[in-house]
Amino acid sequence: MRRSEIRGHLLDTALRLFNLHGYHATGIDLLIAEAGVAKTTLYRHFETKEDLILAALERRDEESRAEMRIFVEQRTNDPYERLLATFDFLEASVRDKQFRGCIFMSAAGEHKEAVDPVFRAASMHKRLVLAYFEELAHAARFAEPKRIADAVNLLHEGATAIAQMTRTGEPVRQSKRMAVSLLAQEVRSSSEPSARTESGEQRATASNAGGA
Amino acid sequence: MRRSEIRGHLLDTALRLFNLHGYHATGIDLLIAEAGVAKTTLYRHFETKEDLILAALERRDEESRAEMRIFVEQRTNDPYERLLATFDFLEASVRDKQFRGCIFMSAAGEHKEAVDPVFRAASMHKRLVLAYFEELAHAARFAEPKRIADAVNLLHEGATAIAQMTRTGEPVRQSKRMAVSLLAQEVRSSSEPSARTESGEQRATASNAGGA
DNA sequence: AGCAAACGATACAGGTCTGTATCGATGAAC
DNA sequence: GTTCATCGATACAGACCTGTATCGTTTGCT
Repeated sequence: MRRSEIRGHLLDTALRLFNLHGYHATGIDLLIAEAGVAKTTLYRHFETKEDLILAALERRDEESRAEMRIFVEQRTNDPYERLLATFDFLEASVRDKQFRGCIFMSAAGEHKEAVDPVFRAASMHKRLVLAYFEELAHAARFAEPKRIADAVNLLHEGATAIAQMTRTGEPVRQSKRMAVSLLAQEVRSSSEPSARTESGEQRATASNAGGA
Repeated sequence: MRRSEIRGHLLDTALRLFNLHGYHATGIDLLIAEAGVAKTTLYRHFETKEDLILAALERRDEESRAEMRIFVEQRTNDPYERLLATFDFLEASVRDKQFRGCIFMSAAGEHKEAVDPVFRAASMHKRLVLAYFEELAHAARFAEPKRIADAVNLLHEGATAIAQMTRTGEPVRQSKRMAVSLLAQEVRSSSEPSARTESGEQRATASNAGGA
């Protein structure tokens, strides 16, 4: 292995073991054995184990969000369909045999204090994913893209949590059906704004679901 | 402290620390210091740390499901309202200052192998909660109580996961509004078709969804 | 009161953890 | 081919982990 690849290889190995066994349960000795490097090498790339965790989460954060973007954008050009396609991406992730739950939720679950850097990294990932949902909801011309994004996000998290226990893709498919049902009741401004008048009274039908 | 109370006190202390710091991060030494007992005493009540974890989860499982039952059944007699009241119970749990996420999800997140006794205990709790949802959905005369229970369960899990990051009750209120919206589209067989018109406004009070 | 079981306190065993120190080998750049 | 940072291997430090052994004291029960 080329030396320039070692850091990435360490992060990949770390992510695999964190996913399999968790963060506390994954020791440095196991990690270097699996990666096939010396302990000296590991600590030359990362000062502490926490630094390794943070770097691994950062890597996975960028990877997974980029993968989701590519998956969604290659599937369809329709913004509404793209919002639904995020569930298909999630289902593919969950159906992976190596799936053991969201590693960011696990990271937050093992580092529960809000000021913990690991917790903050996990929290940041969730915010960025939510921002992408909002971006899609906005492109799909939903009247309240933020609320739509929150709903999609909640369905994603619920499906992921349940799939972590059942180890099947069914909860994700169910969450997509729920999303379809919910989004069908939501107000969208038409793609030709000139054809419509002021979109003010459209809000009335949407306010059923959302009190706040 | 009376000797008959020691075991329960140990379990309560363990649950508090597991909730605060997680399972691996909670050491035996810290536990006995917090509980104010000797290490000998702990190991006289529980053979291993895993046994302690399993006993603690079992205790919390029974406690929390009993609490939910009491909360829900004292709030209303209408089965449909009871299904929605589970979200109010969840919101109360989440708004607790000590809330750090579902301890059963955390347990499964730190013991990821499906054959791990801790994972199985967490999984069992989730199945029992789901069974209660189905019981409520059946009483509410939904045509497909199993699917309704799955939907409610998914909303619960999603709200809990997001609340674990945001540390607010808002995701739970949102999930309740989503439940209201979804359940309104579901088919229910009427219990007394003639008397139904009189008790019709029970449905109206359901729109308190995001009230608190 | 007396007795057996459970308690607290503490020392300790054996393992594992993170992180460092040492040193010979390797490999890329010049 | 020489140089020098990086590598592998390994020993080690110091802390923490679970679990046990020992022993004097206390408690609950008869």
